[in-house]
Amino acid sequence: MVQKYSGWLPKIDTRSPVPVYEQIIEAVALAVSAGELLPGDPLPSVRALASELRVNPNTAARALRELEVAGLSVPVKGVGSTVAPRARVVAARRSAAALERELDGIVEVASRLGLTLTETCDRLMRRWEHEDNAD
Amino acid sequence: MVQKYSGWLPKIDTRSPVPVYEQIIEAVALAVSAGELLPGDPLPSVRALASELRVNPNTAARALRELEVAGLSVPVKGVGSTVAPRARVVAARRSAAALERELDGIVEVASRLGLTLTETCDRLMRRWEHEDNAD
Amino acid sequence: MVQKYSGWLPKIDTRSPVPVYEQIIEAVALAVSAGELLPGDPLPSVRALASELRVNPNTAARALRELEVAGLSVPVKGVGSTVAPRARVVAARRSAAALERELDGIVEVASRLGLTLTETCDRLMRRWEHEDNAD
Amino acid sequence: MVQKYSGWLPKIDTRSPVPVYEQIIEAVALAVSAGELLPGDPLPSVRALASELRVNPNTAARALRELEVAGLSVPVKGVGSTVAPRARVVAARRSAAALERELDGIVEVASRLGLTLTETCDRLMRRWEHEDNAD
DNA sequence: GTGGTCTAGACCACG
DNA sequence: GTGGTCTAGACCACG
Repeated sequence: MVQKYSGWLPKIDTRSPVPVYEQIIEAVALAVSAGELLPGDPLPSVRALASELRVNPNTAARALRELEVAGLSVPVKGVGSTVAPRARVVAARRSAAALERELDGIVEVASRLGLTLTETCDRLMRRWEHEDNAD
Repeated sequence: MVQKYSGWLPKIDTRSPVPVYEQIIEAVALAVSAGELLPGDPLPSVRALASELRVNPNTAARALRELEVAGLSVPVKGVGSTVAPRARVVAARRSAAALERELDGIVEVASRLGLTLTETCDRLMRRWEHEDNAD
Repeated sequence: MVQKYSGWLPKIDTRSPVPVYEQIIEAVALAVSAGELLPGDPLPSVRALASELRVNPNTAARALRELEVAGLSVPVKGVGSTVAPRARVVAARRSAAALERELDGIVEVASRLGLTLTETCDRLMRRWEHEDNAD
Repeated sequence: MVQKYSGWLPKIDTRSPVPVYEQIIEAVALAVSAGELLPGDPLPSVRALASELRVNPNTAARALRELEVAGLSVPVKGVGSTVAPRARVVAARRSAAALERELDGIVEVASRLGLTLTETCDRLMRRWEHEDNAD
């Protein structure tokens, strides 16, 4: 099988305002939260990550470096990075924060659009089911 | 009344990754969607906008220029900009798109965190009420 | 008859990069060249010009002022402006210059588009006839 | 070779009423129409463009930004801009529109000057040959 | 290295 | 008064 990590690797959106390396970090955090990546699991090398995501090696390197800084990965000599033992905690904290931000954003937009809470939940529900079917 | 436009003018967050001029555009779009700005209403001049928001005139100018490109304003020679006739349509499209993006984001994060739809709506509700109290 | 000067007065294009007052001057020059305006003919007053063209009085005033500077009009005490005696010569010179500029522009665009002289004349011909029918 | 892009880079006329950044855009469009620039070709970076044209980097940046908006270029993160795949279509549309405008202008001026089509084509021919000799 | 944003301020044309 | 363009230069994020 060629696409070793395809399960949790993100589809990079180069045109997004969100930097590529952050997209990668976010993907790792979410994969950890979802239990798809477990503490001790190996992360792809710079080269592997760069080639799989079709991304500049500098970007892959930065993503891996910041994963370490964030406490999501630990370097293993001569091997590469692995998912850190405390990764679940870190990821949970990040994900919770991300969820808060999303919720804030939705409240902001929805209320200014004059949507009620019920209507907004309704929209959310439809989107939710749409996603489920897409999977 | 001194602060003519204070109703819909945004609080600029210089530290946000979102460029100032985009924050202004977004604020106009939302004000139009909310009916706070009506087609034909005058927009502040470059200088007025710059001084009210404590922003460089160039930045204000760019915001106004891009509002025009976006179809939210029309320039009147020697007078300034006014809210475009089709502004409501444009703003609605923008807001709807923004809402979709928010919903997508929340579905993504929530589902990967293992939250159910009910739990997510619950969180949304709490956040919603929190905002209401904050106002 | 309400539209006193409608024969030679231009349709102002506020959105054109060409300033309004220059559009007016150009229109006068062309009207003189075409013999529609003769030396001694009265020109509209600032107010009349402004109201007929739906233009800022300042703009109308400037147009009339520059017409005088250009030698196309002469002021008559207590009456207003009239077409200058030497207006035909001045207008001819302006029109000849304008024609040169137009020709230059067309040669530039056409040649870079790879059009031959014959093709360009052909296009010109079709446009010419189109205009004739439109009149 | 030092002046990599000299083939299609315009001579900037600072005294022209046409903004510098538009002169640059026009030059790119014409170069694309002429086949001197092909889809995928790299465009000079902001700094390169600025230094070659002796123009402020901000101005060069604006030109490149608007090229993107116009659909003539596509940005590549961290690399620069390249000629857009659909650039030929966009440029052709622009050039055709420009030619129409030129033709309209010439018909307007010439006919009001009382020139016949034949005379006008004659003038065009002479101008054309004059340009050819100038090259 | 790359582009993006922003400030500061001059200058000019137009109305 | 209005906006538009441009220069000069800083700063920052990204690759």
